[in-house]
Amino acid sequence: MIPRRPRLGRRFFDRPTVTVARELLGAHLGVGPAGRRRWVEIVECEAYVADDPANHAYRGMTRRNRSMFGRPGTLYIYRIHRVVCANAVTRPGEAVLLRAARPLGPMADSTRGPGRLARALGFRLADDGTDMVDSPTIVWYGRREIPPIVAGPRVGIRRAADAPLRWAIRGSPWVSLPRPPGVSPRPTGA
DNA sequence: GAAAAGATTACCT
DNA sequence: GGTAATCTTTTCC
Repeated sequence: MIPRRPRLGRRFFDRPTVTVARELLGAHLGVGPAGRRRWVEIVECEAYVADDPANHAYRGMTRRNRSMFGRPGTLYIYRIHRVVCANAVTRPGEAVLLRAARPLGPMADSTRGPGRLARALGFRLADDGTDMVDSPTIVWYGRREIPPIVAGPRVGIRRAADAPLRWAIRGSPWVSLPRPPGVSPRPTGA
């Protein structure tokens, strides 16, 4: 008997960021009005934690990162070059960057990479600060099974570049580049 | 007020 | 492999 996917609430996000990041692998995210909602399964994410020089909130609250200090489950959207990226806020000043996902249903757009994923889901900078726990247009459902995961260093950062705070579902072809060990398109084993 | 720096991506050789 | 695009926020006069 297949267990039902639990709707993710405040208590899910109000936990250590590393725990939330790992447990979001395999979770389902739906964005958009009911009926036209786009669904994905998260396959890769990164944690940005306290005392982390790569964290946008490392130097405290600013105009850009103010939503990182919102309630657990707040959506933090930021712009980088010409794209936006999406994060789930956990505890004040910490968040999980959504890096890649497997499209579910009729999703034409690419969901590999944080910029493409955010765009495919229709996220805009104006969505920054949305409370995803109580939103009519953003819905999270937890995973039913624990997927095999691999860890690696985060992508595209200069500071704290070695911290293994990136996780992905092992073997998933939807993981972004550069691929961490164990998620090659043709898995070497097990 | 000016300058630099990106949690990226697309396109080049 | 490398670099340009592109624009907001942050940081530094």
